[in-house]
Amino acid sequence: MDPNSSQRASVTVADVARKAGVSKATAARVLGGYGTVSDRVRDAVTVAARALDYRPNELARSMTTGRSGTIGVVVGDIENPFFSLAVRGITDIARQAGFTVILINSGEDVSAEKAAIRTLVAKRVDGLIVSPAKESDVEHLREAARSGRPLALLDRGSEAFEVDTVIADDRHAAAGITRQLIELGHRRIAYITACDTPDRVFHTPNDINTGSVRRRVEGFLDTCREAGLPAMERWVYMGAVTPEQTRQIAKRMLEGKNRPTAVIASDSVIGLEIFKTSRLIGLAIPQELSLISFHDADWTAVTSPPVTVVRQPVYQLGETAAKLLVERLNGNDTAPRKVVLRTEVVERASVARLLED
Amino acid sequence: MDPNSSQRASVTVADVARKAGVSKATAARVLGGYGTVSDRVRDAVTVAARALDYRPNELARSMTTGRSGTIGVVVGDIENPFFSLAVRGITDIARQAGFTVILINSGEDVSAEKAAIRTLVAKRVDGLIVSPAKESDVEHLREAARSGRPLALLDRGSEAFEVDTVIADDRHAAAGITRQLIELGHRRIAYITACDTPDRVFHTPNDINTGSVRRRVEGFLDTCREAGLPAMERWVYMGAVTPEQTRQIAKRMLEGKNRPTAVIASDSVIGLEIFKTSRLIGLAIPQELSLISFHDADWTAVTSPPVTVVRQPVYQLGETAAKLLVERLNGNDTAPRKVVLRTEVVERASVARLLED
DNA sequence: TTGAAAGCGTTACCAC
DNA sequence: GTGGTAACGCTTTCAA
Repeated sequence: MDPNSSQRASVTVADVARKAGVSKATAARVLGGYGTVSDRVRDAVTVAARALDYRPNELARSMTTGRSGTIGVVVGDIENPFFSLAVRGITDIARQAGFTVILINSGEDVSAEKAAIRTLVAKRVDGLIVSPAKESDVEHLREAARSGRPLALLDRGSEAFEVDTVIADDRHAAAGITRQLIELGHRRIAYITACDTPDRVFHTPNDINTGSVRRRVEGFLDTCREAGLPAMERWVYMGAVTPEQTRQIAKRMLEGKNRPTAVIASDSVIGLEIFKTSRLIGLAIPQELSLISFHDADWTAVTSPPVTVVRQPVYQLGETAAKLLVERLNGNDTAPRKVVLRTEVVERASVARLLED
Repeated sequence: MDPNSSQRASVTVADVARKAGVSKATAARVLGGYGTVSDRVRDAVTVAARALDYRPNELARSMTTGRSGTIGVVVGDIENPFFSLAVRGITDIARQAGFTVILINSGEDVSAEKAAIRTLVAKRVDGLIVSPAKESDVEHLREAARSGRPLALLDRGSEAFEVDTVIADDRHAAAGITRQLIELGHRRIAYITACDTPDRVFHTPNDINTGSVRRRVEGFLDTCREAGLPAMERWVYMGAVTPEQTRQIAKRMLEGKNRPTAVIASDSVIGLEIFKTSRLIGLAIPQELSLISFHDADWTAVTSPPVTVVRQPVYQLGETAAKLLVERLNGNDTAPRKVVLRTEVVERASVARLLED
């Protein structure tokens, strides 16, 4: 009815041009901030635009320029503090570089990840940051990369896939804490992760599709082997996907008579459940059970005892991935780079020498 | 050079149509899944599309349809577990309804929030979910809403602003825990929040721009007044924005000779720092200091003692906001709804009766 | 059921 | 400097 008050249809450059008494092309120049215009005209257009409350349509702009000013990010689970911190790093850098972030959760599910990437590509994001659910299944990523859209991998690389990648030195970190536990006399050391196999039994590191976790388990097993502890495969517990599942696994694991004397938790969400469970069943940390967790989550410092953790530079992980991507977006066309960020063990009080067995 | 291998330019409906030997319109019909086509033609087009590896351009699609299939979300800080959980709720519902989420951090800064909304509107999101940094400063939100884009407010309403809103019963929750503390004999009760004023001194609840926090402080002060504790305004501590700042405030607060005997932390990030600080300066919880925190963060259950908290239905907060928005997007045109979700006090062991003073 | 052509709101090229 | 106009890739009348 009243096209003035209920401004359903948004005002366009054409409207502004008409009001300012110039051509569409000229109005577009000042509104888009490109080309050259006289000061007089610039002012006229600016005034008209303000009067009409002109808002550029980025969609149309993207259509013609081919760039959307958007970075697509696919992570496993934004609820996990690891990812929310990494995403914070990504968005900070992205915004700084003038990009908007579209975020999609994969729920660590490959088919969801594929759908997410299809959506993102359809929306014509300028680049992608992905933490692949399975590093063995990256054909969709290859394809996205081949389509000319820069791609950066976060936290999980793929050795057979040459793209910009930012990971932590997981293998080294795992080896380090494993060695430490062994030196303290531990022999029955468990590693527990959310990763899973169809039969929920761990056979070889190749069973593990999540790059970062596979590297950690390799570090764990290799170190055990070097120390003369063979066949530690049976101490790798899988399927700790939800807190509930983790609790069940932890209970079974810790209540058995041949229970581990030390546990390595693959992330802080798992670490928390191990901590809760050990308390629940009355297993004293660190006297009866040593615990080391990956990810220096905030709570790990305030428990009694505080938990020894592998501190990963999570924010920087995200930051770096975004930086690499932005460089590509700005035309950098060099060979793919693999960045490995250093971790650090934060010694607290959840680890103790094994007294006797 | 070789337009076949390096498929820079993406394949369009026109390409598919040509290959299938039909018109652009027909190809578009089967590719877009609308209108009616014969089975023969449908197959031909489908085959051609697959052969060419056609990927729809959502941008172009949005241009003509006017809808982008996108929801814009603006939160204070994705790093805060409160928001990451709420965002999880939003994205789950959004994906289920076929929408993608664009996420922007405001850093609790109004001007950043304004910029975010401008960006989102420019990208022609179909709807917006915002947790406004300042509820007094919502003109940009009003405007976004007026432009015909549905808007839902998350966790922070604005009483003078009629839009779909989802909040928790913060006032009631704050009143409840305050009453409980008073009944336990506490008189010097502190409330500590990230909200801030220019002079960092609290005068009246109107100083507080964050809706949820203002309601809590009102509940706190009202209850104190009713209980015959006047002028409790001086026990409201502001400016706990970063963990570092919080630590400083906590130290000053807890080391003074007239220190509080009970502290209410406005969120779990603050609660954690209070906990750390009290331990650092050797103040026993709950014997020497009672602590109640808003937000049932995972760590609160595992400290010694575990922390009594106000459990907010955070995931549902996000979920509900998304649901309201999706309904609007599907044409619901009824009056704005204000949903208030119930909180619940989880009694743990960080609160004790005040022995003597 | 199919095709031709007119948009959608920009940018970008090319004359003037 | 400025204006006309052709893209961009899709949807959507309107005829045939």
